[in-house]
Amino acid sequence: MRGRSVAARSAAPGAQDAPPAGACPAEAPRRRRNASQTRQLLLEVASTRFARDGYATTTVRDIADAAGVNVALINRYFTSKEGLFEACLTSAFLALKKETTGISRTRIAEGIARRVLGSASDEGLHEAMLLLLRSSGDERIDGMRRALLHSMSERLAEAVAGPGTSTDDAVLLRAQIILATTLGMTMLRASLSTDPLASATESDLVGPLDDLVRALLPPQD
Amino acid sequence: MRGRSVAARSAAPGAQDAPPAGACPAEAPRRRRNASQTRQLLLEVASTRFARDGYATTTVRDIADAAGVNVALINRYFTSKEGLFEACLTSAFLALKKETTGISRTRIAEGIARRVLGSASDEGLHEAMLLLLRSSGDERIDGMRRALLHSMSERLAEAVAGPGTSTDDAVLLRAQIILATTLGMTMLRASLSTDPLASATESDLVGPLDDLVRALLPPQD
DNA sequence: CTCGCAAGTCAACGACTGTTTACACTTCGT
DNA sequence: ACGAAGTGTAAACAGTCGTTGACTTGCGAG
Repeated sequence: MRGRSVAARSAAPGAQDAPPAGACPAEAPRRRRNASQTRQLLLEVASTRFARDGYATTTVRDIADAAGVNVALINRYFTSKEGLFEACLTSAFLALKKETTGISRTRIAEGIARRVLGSASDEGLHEAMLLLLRSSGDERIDGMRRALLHSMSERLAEAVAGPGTSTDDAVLLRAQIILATTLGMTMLRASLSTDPLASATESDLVGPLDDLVRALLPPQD
Repeated sequence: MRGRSVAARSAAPGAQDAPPAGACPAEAPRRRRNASQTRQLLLEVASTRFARDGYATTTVRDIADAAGVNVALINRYFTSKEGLFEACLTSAFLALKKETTGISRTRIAEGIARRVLGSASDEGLHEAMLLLLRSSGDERIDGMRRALLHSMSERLAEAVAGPGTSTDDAVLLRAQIILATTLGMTMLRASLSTDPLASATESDLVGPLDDLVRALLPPQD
């Protein structure tokens, strides 16, 4: 489970330092020592852990071990644990922002379902949603989360009301309720795995979700 | 803020051990040393902290200091930090169960609004909702949370479908989506305080919420 | 009044946290 | 090929965590 190409490096540090066969030079695209590559690996592993277990519960040693590198690299590349978390959040922001640009009215429910389910191709989006709910206690980082949530609800409102129209607070509130539903379902599935929500498929969800979106944000006439 | 009669005991330990005036014997109903009273105080303070900051972030010393007692009492009365958390969860369960018995179809939206807002008289319910979302990492405790969530969604479904009728998974799923909305809104208000949701009043919420409930769980004919 | 026991405090423990310093290895420009 | 810069490791730091045992204090029965 949890796949990815995380394996790599593997094994215990200190044992078998010399590969048995010729180091297969052309086949492995990854050099043994590559800063940006290691940084990216750390970022992915940390995002998964932070999303699953929360900020306080996750330890830097957990992350480093899961990535197969030394703990000190976290401070080297991200200054601190908080810096690492902020980097995770930033990358989650980018993923979510890219996904929420130009959403069409008719596919909102489907989009929510995919986020909630974390199905196949959109594993990252699901993780990003979870990350939004995790607080590090740092006020500045919480500001970022607040800002993204607000911008997401604005996009949602605009997707219904039309691009140019002014989005008054009443409409925005309803959009935020939809957002709250998305977050709530994500939590319920992820950390509680409450049935039947936990075992629902995408086709199970789009029906109810479409009713919900239609009721809260009726299409403009 | 946060009121309650928590003050008491107050001050720094070690200073001013004798009250200046005559100890007002009849006025203060609380004896200075009372186990069950201290236990209850600890429980209330801990619930507030756990709900607001989560399990891992909250330290036993924080709780003890806020209650004005020594840290060791937590282990004396609740065995461990996890024991204290479990006790908080249990009392939250009772409060929520009592509140969700015999809910009438027409007042669901209103009930949700009150839980989300944590308005005045129902401060405890709001806290209980937050507690449901906090994980201690302990598997048995997570089982309790799962069980309560499930029973709450069943009550919700029954409130609409009628007491005797069988609640199939499709209806239960929709009830859980409503529950997810409640939890999501609670989170959004509590930890992110996203406007306009954060500054919404009860009358702002009941409209949209009633639309939502009606759309997801249409009244039985 | 006095003495026993419950209620509460104190100080310390071992474990674990994030972080840093000093060191070893690989890679690449010249 | 050689040395400097870059990449990764190991060990230890200081601080905080939850927990524990011995101690002190105050209430209430006799």
